[in-house]
Order: sequence, then structure tokens, then C-alpha cells
Amino acid sequence: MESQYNPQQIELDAQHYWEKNQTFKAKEDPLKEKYYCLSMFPYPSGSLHVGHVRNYTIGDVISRFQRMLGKNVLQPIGWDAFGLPAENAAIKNKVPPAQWTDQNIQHMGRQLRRLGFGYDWDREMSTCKPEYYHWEQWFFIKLYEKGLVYKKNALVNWDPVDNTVLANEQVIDGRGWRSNAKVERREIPQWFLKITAYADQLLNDLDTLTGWPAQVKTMQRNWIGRSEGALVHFQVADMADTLQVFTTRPDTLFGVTYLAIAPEHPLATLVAAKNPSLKGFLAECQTGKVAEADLATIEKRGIDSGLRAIHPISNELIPIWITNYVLMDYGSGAIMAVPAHDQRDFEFAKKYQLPIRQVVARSLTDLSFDIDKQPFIEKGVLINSNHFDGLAYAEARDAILQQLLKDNKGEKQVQWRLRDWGVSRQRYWGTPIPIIYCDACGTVPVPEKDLPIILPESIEFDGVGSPLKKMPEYYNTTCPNCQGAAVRETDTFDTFMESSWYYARFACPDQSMKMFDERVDYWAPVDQYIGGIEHAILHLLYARFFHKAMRDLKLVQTDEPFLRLLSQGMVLKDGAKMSKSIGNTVDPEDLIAQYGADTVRLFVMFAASPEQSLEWSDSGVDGAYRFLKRLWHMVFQQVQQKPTQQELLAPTPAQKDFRRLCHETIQKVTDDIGRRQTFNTAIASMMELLNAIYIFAASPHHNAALTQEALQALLLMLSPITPHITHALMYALGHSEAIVNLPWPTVDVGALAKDTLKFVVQINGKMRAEITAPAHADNKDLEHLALNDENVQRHIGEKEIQRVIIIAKKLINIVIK
RNA sequence: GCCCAGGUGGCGAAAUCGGUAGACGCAAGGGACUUAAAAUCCCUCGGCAUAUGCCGUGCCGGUUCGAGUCCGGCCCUGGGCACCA
Repeated sequence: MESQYNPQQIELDAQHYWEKNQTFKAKEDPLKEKYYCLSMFPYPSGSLHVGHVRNYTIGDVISRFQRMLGKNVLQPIGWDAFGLPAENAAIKNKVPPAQWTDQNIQHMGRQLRRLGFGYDWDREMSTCKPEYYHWEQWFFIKLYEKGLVYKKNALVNWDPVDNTVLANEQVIDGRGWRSNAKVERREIPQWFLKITAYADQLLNDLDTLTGWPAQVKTMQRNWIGRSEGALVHFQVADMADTLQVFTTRPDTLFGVTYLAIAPEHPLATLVAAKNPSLKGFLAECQTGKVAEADLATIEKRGIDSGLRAIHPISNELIPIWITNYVLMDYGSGAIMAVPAHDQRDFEFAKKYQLPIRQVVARSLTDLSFDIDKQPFIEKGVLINSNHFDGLAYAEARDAILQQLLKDNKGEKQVQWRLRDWGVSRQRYWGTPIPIIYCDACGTVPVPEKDLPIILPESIEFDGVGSPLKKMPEYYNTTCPNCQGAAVRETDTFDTFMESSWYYARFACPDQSMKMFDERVDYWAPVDQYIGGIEHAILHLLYARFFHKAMRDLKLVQTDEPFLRLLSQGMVLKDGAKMSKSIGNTVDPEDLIAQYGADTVRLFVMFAASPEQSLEWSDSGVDGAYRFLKRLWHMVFQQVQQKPTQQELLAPTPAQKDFRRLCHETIQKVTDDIGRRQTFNTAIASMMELLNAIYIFAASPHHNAALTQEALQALLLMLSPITPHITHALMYALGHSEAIVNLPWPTVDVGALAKDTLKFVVQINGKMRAEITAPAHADNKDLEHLALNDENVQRHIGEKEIQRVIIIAKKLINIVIK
């Protein structure tokens, strides 16, 4: 064994061993319990950043840990290869997106290998390859056949100078990022997936996901947003139209003083045609971004449409306003406004001097509330509501609903916040949508036998619109039905489509005849999924939806794709998310060159618990490196000793303490890695154990067999985190089997026993002393011992003792007057 | 604006179910070894006092024998808001 730790050499040796022995090649074995561990696959942006290292190290630690517990582990890796950055790079560097993406995959693949992650590289796949997106196109057609796909108009950001649809990210302060032109909201036809058909399942099944963080489930619940209420029909005066308005507060129906409709609402378009001032207002509403965050923060504005609606019970005429804060995409694009009992409506009514009519009060007699100052949001008793006056919230709600039902002017309704998923993108670098348009036959899905529709890769890319729209050789085709001339859809899929099913495809990436084969039944679902908290809603919801849709097509057998979820925090630098666009990334390659992969892995795992966001700083890496050097040195020292394997017949108290610490550490590290997934505290405990080994080795009680036991346990526990150095050191300690094939250490319960326990003694909750008591002492003994303490006596003095609270194995609190 | 997190020493953090606040590490200061440096090892390290005390976990208030942890109200930072991935 070398006396010096040389990470570069030993890391190559270990990696060579794993490769040569195909250590991480996963084979289906019905006799072994499987464990599928997956970190969210990367977008090949160019090179790895620290966030990737964190993500993939967590996955590797869990995979290697489960392997040591005897599971048949699958840990695959692939590339989420379609996306916008490749198009940007294509414009900037005049290189086709496919070529740019492939280069990045090559480079990042090398970086992942250098970090020593235990992937089954034979399953590597890229979503931009036809072998992959073939089955996405096939699945889309299956959904189409099931009626889960439809086309409708939807809003996009339109750059009127570049004549291009812009992503929200490409709109900066309301202007196109390249043209600097004011962005307009424009409606275009787009394909949608009916995720709302699964809304109830997506909501209810969250309760079965016991391995998911509560925070993520709450976010999804709120996003899906189930609410119960009423759909109220407001007849438009002097017109045939009816406005269908959803409300969660039917009890406030008599407080409605105006209705508000979205600028894109058909009624708005209709009346604006004859009214120039309305037309002007609608045009103003059309500028700006389509993102909800922008719509929610803009100044609320509106204009009286001149139309009137008839109140469904009182028959009063109510003005219909066109406003910029009602979303056409949400519900019916129209709302009823009750300024007296809703904050937003109140503010709008104040601004435009619309009437505010209080219809709910704390009681019939308590009318002290000043409705002119602020809205009354609470539930209460109805007033000013005809014959409904005096009814409390629940009765009022039911009575009004009954009346609406009777008159055929409303019904009970469950409303969801979740909207259908628009999957069309007016971009080149994505999966072609397998649809053909024929003048004679209409919309025709591409037949299975003609799949995949291959995206042409050698193209000219100028940034103005999709190149596919300028390629007749691509879009001109024949109709599968009538064989007449027809054109292809030139839009491509949202890239969330690829990431919604890749986890299942990893079970059989080489299957060329179908989407999945029987191997998916062995590996799915994913036992542990790891990824950034920024994916808590969209990606995870879409993947859950796909999984359920695949289940209903008998492609998978389970209800949910991911059993346990670890949402890792963001890696921040200078207080902001690390990203290439901000330019604050840290390249892990420099750190690997200086310290080796083990130090980088160790430090990233040590710096914070995985769910916390991590403010990146290079300082501290030295500490991780120093720890590994100390570990190397201690094993080197131990190897010179020739330890006796003989057990100690009469260990000294110091030797018992040392062995207890060793087994307490095994217990804690097992719990920290397996249950808590707090790798940072596991590492801290292992550092404490190494510190204790140093002290023990230098003490007169030193025993080589005990040190050997502790060092072996330490190497085994460290091996998921720093697999290379532990590979070398376990051989050095005299093992002939590679550490990667050895089992996780077990706790000797006998070693944990203690003769005495330490108690903190408090007086009125303040710590005043620490006492040592025999392990078997009862509460009386403990109270006696505590009261006998000199410092405790001094603090009690002449005062009267009221209570003594004893918390087992921990604490004694004496309450005095 | 709405939803979800977080705020603890000079710094990264820990405190798992309401029970010793600051484990573990970084930086810094002091010392040992060395011709010297690096490396390594030892000691100190929240603030104020100076023997066993007081204060201290974003701010204000509450519950409790006891609050970083629970409750109410604020402030600030981060993530998401459906076309970044």
C-alpha cells in the first residue's frame, strides 16, 4: 500500500474494475428483490454543474447503499435531449441542434464517468433519437384514439417583428429578447392532452404516496385545485347568450354588482366590433406576456361592455365588464363579482365606483361592519337577500342552490384549477407531432406502420420560425386514408412529453418492436426518484398523468410511477439559481482535477442536507479532502500493525466505549442514509468515528482488532459516498473481495449497552447541572441525585419545590416558586 | 398577486416527536514539529461579563415546567405559476 493518498490513480483503478466486471449492469432476476433508483435525467446543456453533481451523487449513494443491502439495483442514465437551448446555440454558433446536442452528450457523459457513478451504461438513451420518440408518437396516437387528445385555440407570446412564437423565458419586460419588439398575445390552434380527465385520480392518489415529501404533495394538491360550488347561469339581456359563471360562494349571490369577462371572451369580441373604445381597450389587453404571474400582477383594468345580465333570482340588471384580470383559459372566462365579500372585486369596484352591496353579516343585528372601508370576507348570516335573509352560510348556500336548480338557472359544480396540457410547440428541435392534414379527410393520425416520423437533422437554422415550415420535402405527404395530397403537422411536442415516460423505457431501451415489454413489469415503478424541487409540480404531475394513461392502455400495471421522492434543493451561487444564462456556474471538473471525484462527492453531500438549498462556496472542499487523507493515513498505520483477530476477553472501559461508539455510528449512519436521507449528518458521524479512532489508536488502551473492526465498518459505510478510496483501502486492510460486493455492516446490539446515563438538570427550564446516574436508576433515585447536586442546591436555596419533571434518559426539570 | 419552502456564530451547517442551541466542517488566532515552507498534530473560537452569571436561533405577541421547534401577526430570501428544463 502507498503511504500517500493519490486520488487520480486509485479512482481510475476502481472505475476500471467496475467496468471490467460489469458491476452495475442490471439484469432482471425474479428471485431477487429489485430496487429501481433514478435521478432526473439531465438536459445536455454543455457541461455538468454542481446541481448535477448533487443530484447524481444522491442517486448513486442510495443505489450503492441498496445494493449493499442485497437488492437487485437498476440505476440508469440518459439524456433529455430536445429543447430550446439547442436552437439558441444553433443560431449563435451556426451548428445544427442535433450536432450541438450530441457533442454535449459526449462531453457530459465523460464527466459522469469520471465521477464514478454506478450506472448501467448499456441502457443509456437520448430522447432526440427516433428509437425513443417513435414510441412517444405511437402513444400520442393511442391517446388520440382514446379521445384524450383534442385541438383548440390557445394564447401564445407573439413577436410581431421576428414573426415567431416566444417562450415565456424569451419575453423580457414585455419585449422579445432578440427583436426587442412589444410582445402580443395571440391565439393559435394547438394540440391538447386531456389531463383534466385524470384530475380526480391525480388528486386522490396523492394520499397513497407516503414516500413523497408533504410539501410536494401540497403543491400538487393546490395546483390541481379542486373546489366545490355552483355554476350560475346569467342570461344576457336582449340576447340569446347565457354567461355560465362558477362561484364557490353561492350564498353571496345577491351581492353581485357586476360580471367580469376576459378580453378574449366571444361576447367581448362581439360587442367590440361595433364599439371603437372597447376595441381599443381589447387591443391594449393584448400586449404583454401570457404567463399567469404577469397577469396576476398587472394593474387591474376594465371597461363597461354596455351589455347587461339578468340576475337569476332577483331579475335585476347587472353590468357586464370586460377586464384584464379574468383568464379565458380558466373556467368559462367569466366571473360574478361580489365587491362586498371579495378583496379583488372590492378593489376593482372602488376603482370604478361600482356599487358595493353587503349581503353577509356577523348576525342580523350586528351591522357595525363598515363595508365601505373593507370587504367582509368571513362566512355569516344573509342580509339584503330577499327571503333568504337570516339564513346562516350552509343553509343559505343550499337554499340558493335549490332555487337555482328549480328555476333551471344553475347547478352544483366541482371546478378544477388544473387545465388541459397544451403540447404543441412551434419549434424545430422536438418530437414531430404524428398528424396529417388532408383536405378531403381532415385530421388523420399517422398509421402505426409509418412511424416514426423522423425529424430531419441537417437543416438551416435562421431563428425565424421553424425550419420544418420551410421544408416542403418534409411536410408534403399523402393522406393515409385517400392517398391524396396532404400536409404534415409541422409543430413539435412540448419537451415535457419525453420526460413523462422515460423512467419506464429504461426497463427496455433496446426494444424496437413496442413501447414496453415484460421487463417494465419487473422494474417499474421507480422505488426512489431524485430531482430538483423546481420540478415539484409540472414534470411530476405530467409523469403521473402519463403513468395512469399508460396503465389504462395496459402498458404498465401500477397506479403511480415514483414510490419515494427526494426533492433536492437548488444549488445557489451569489444568492441565485446556478444557470448558464446567469453565468454563475461552477465547473466541477476543476475540483475533480485538483482533489479527485471522491472529495467532490463527499463535499457536495456534506455541505447541506439534500432537501435544503445550498449556497455554493469552494471553501470547505479542503475539509473533505483532509478527511480522506486522514482516513488513508489511519488505514496505512493499521496495516503496519498486523492486527490480531482474537477477541478481547476483558475489555477495559475505554475499549468498551470505543466499541460502543463504533456500533452507535453504524446505527446512526444506517438510519441517516436509509430512512432520513440526511447524508450530511451521516458524514458528520463518520468524521467523529475517525476522530475517535485516532484518539484510540494513540491511547494506552489501543487494541488493533478493535481498530480493525471500526475501520472496516467505516470503509463500508463510506463506500456509497466515496466508492474509489474505499475500494483501494478495503483491499489494503486485507480483504480479497471488492468492497462493492460486500454487505452493509450490522449493529452488534450488545455493544450498545450502557452502565450509566447522563442527565441534564434544569431549574425552571434553565440548565444548572449535569449528573451521571446508573442506567437502572428510577425516578426517585434521579430526583434525589439531582437535588443533591451542589449547584442545584445553591439555585434552589430557600425556595419551595413545586414539581419535578423527568424525561427518560435525558432531563430532569425542577420547578420552584 | 397566488401556492410551497427557508431565515440559527465570521462562513457551510446540526439539533430526528416540545427537552443541554451551535454537533461536524471551513476560515481565523495561538502553539508543536521543521533551517524554512508545505503537510501534519495540539489548543481557543456566538456576544457581554469573569468563576459555574446574563443575553442570544429574522421581527412582534402568545401557549408551556420548558419554544430554533407549536399558535397568531409581520418582514426578508428562494422555488413554482402551465412555452426554460
